[in-house]
Amino acid sequence: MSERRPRVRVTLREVAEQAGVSMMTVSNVMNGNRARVSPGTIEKVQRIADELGYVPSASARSLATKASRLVGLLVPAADEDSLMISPHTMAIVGLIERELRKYGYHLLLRGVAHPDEVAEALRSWSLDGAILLGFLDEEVGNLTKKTIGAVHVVAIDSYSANRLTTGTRSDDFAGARLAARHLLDLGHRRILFAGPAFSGVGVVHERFEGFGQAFADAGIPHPELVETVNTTYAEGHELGLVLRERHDLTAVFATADILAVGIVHGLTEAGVRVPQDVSVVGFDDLDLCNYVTPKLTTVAQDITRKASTAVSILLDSIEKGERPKRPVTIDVSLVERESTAPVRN
Amino acid sequence: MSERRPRVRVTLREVAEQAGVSMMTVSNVMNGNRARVSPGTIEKVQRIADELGYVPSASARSLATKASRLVGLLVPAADEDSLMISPHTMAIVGLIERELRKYGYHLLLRGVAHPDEVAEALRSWSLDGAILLGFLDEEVGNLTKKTIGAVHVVAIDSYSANRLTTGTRSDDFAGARLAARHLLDLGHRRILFAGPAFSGVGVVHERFEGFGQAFADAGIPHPELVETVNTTYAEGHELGLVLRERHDLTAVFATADILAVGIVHGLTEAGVRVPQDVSVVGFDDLDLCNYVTPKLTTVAQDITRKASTAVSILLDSIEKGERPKRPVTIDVSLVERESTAPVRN
DNA sequence: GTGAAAGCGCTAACAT
DNA sequence: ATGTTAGCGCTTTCAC
Repeated sequence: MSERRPRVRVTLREVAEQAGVSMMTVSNVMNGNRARVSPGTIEKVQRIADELGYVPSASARSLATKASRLVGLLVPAADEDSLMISPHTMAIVGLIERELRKYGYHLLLRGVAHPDEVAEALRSWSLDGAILLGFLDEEVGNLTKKTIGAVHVVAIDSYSANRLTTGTRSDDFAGARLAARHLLDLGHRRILFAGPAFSGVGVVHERFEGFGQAFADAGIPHPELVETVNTTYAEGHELGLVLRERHDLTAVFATADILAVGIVHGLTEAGVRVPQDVSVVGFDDLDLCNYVTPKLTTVAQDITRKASTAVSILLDSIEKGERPKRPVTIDVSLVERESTAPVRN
Repeated sequence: MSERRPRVRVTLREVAEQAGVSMMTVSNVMNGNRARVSPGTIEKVQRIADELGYVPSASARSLATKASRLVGLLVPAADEDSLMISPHTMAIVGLIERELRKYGYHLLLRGVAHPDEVAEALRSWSLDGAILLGFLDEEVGNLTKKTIGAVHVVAIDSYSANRLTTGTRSDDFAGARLAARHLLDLGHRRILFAGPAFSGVGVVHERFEGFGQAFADAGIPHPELVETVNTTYAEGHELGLVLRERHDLTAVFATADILAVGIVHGLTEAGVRVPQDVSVVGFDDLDLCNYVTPKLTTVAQDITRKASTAVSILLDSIEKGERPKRPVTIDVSLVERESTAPVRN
């Protein structure tokens, strides 16, 4: 008379029937509500569940509880490109996954081609929360209560004033200031700022301001040496090739290591020696810095910290409804390697 | 008398009520079952849904249909580490996400610390499918119908005979053979194979066999020059430092670019010139190869192809129940750069 | 072309 | 300590 149980999926009901208890009891056991069930029953239910290979259905649970233990990681992505163009972004993705897993959350990784997709991505899976990585401040700023609904959101590297997305970022201002001061201390005066186009708010803007601040600190007039380039090796390389023809300079601060490495190589190919003729400082402290020649002096971001802090802000927000009023700034430091040297007389 | 609708979530029912039609009609409209609904109704329902900001609940749908349009990407991860240690792995993750999104699937990224977690990870979210990336052949081989249930699985870079996980991999044998032949053609004879420990099956084993094959092809006795090192820059560097003391060799084939770069640097620091004294060939063709000095000669894997093929195998399996009997092998090619040169007399 | 009923697997809120 | 009753939001029959 024993019913042939379906091979498809073991349900709570089946476990309950086999164990001769109610579904609720099994549910309580599975969820560790050990206070509500007698030790004997716990053991029995546990055993039967294991035997049957019971795995709870996340969708059913999520439908019933309106929570999912799912966090979305949203990354901008042109439709054609793979997402995560930068090594820096890639590294953070991995760190976030680990951190979330530690707390029993799962990660939904999602490339977002059009800003409108954010709302859909956020709500369709009833995400408990989401982390925005690498979006423009403007895009982050445009997020409203309406679009994100009940989802808790944290933005990484955003300077948007949006209260809904308060998150973490490195101290970009201090980092650039450190870099420029280092160069200034070495006697450099004609220093180029190389980075992507920027507006009045955002990571690059901060770095630009910090860069200028170092000059002000030293009471030195700020040379208006700026080159706008995308953050890629290729564009850096191209720039490096013509840099000496275009400007009379002795040092370069690039807003990213990749860019800096490209510049160094361009310079080298053009017959300009680094650091003897021109010093170069990057930003990020990718592994890459140690692999190139000369090893790159750079501003180190503590991405492990940045990622784990972002996650803990998010989880506090989800679980306790608390969140910092202001974004959390992660300290940076200068790592001196071989691409900088005193200016030549 | 108009009911205040909850701010929490717009449901199908609400849209139906507002539109004065049944839930089913709305459902049909939302799912593009346009044949079953009159044009006028379609337009009306669509408009109201947009106004209300309706977003379907993925959990509810998934619960009802037993499908989720969710694919898991499983990557091994020691509990302490971030996952995705290698740049190669990181790049593939991004490519897979893009490919899945193109077909309307979502990606659940999951680090797996203990093999047992695979089953749980696979089934709890009623994943339609999963991609295994970077697991040992042994772990892949151990997967049974019981543990993976109804989930379609594809393994990348696996040489396991497991029919349940048939996937894609680069032609590791041919790649190593290409590398060795290149070195042989340059006149090298004492060539070291540097890579991680391996058993009788798997990526590294294939590369080792391909390496040996090139010697056989040329009718040259195979020198038993092997060093076992983990695939990291640090271990490569360490090895490079002592290589010349330990072996009388003129060339090295490393099973990964990262490793090769470390070796080159170790060699250089020890006063051995690359490629004048020793030639080095890597494997993967990471961007990194172009950033180091000398630029690294290597075997290029077509990871874009590897990723997109893996996805299309998976989706065919999910949607049509068809899958290749044998793993799909992706062609590789040799990229000659600056780290190899003719052997010196 | 459209609707009503039933149920996917689970849990919250009450019973007992 | 354990069971019962109602849904969560959607889709799948099967009617009309």
